[in-house]
Amino acid sequence: MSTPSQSQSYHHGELKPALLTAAAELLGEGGAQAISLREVARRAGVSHNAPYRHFPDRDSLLAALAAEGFVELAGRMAGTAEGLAALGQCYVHFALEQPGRFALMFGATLDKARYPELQQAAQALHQRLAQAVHAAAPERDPLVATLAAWSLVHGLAHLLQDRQLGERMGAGLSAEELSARVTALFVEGL
Amino acid sequence: MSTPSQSQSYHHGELKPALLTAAAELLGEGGAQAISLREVARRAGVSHNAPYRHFPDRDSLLAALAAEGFVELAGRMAGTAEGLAALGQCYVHFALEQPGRFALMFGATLDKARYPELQQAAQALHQRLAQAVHAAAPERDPLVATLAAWSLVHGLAHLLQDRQLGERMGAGLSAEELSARVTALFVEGL
DNA sequence: TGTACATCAGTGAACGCGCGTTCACTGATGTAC
DNA sequence: TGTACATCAGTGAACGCGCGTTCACTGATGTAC
Repeated sequence: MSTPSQSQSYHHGELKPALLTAAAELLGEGGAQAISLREVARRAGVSHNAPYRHFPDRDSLLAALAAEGFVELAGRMAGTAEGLAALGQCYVHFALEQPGRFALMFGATLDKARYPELQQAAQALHQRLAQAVHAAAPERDPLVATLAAWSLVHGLAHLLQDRQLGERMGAGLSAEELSARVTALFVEGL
Repeated sequence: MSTPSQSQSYHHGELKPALLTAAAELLGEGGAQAISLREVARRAGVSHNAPYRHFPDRDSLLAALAAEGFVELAGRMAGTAEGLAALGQCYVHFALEQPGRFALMFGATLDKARYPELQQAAQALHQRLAQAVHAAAPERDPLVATLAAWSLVHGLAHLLQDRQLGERMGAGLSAEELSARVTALFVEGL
């Protein structure tokens, strides 16, 4: 398959990214719970002990996955057209595309104080959102308005993830349509 | 402590509620993950095998805990004054008071198809919310408006649970004040 | 260009752990006669 | 009121499992001279 010179080598060469890829796979399949260092090692084709050369423990691997997620989402949101609707779409889309990662990023599993990169990444998200909110409603208290906007898209993402709720409340509309309509309603008010 | 006649008896007598209480304790301490049948049995002062007389497996116990939560929350919301603000407060308050249970209720852990009581309870919540939304904004599409309102309070609850985000965005306001202001902003529009 | 040696990235065996679940059991309870 | 018996709600030992982590190791790599 890949470079044959590497496949014969004792050293993997690209193990760290390979571990992250395998872990992301597991995250997609069964959430953070499904990630064990042993299974990650197995999927990377390496002894169960090798990951310890790259991550001091399991939580560090999870934190790295979460950080990746924040970077990815922040990147997408940075590249999105101005306007709350587009940002909301982007946020919801990410959450539905990678529910396990989304849960890991915002879940209580990780002690964020131990991984400052996570805080910083979340902060970047916050600022992007605050900027868009301020542009849309400059006369509003920015903190409250941003919190409201974030709550809206965050909750929407969550509820749409729950298939039961999604189906009952969705009325046959796609996630895109729903988030567009919900965002619009938020901007106009009830 | 309690009835001495029972403490001497071979039969516990009140084991099922005692198991639920112990499990709820664990849920509060470390989330659903922290709940093991063995620890629950330990706390109820009973052999690790006794729970199987009352719950066929671990998931059934979790489902019972979630159902309790839905009943509790629906009950509170039914007894709350009309008005979206009050309902939102109630919802957020519950989530902050019992974060583990809230996560269990809305998390992906449980296969809700297996436990129809959960669906029904969630439905009851939906209807209560829909009714309040309709009263506040009768001319709006009820599905979209309800989804928006639910998203708002659900997301708010989630974000406030995350201490990092809570502190950064809270600006020193209490959860009550924040949810009041966020709800008000939602009603008025951006 | 060659060699010695430090360092790095893997291996494989072993540890102790707690778990869910099953099994065969026993003491307590309730009910039919 | 008493007795036989079914049923229920516990017990305790045992199963097999996968896990995180530690240990002593070895092969590969890179660097100083």
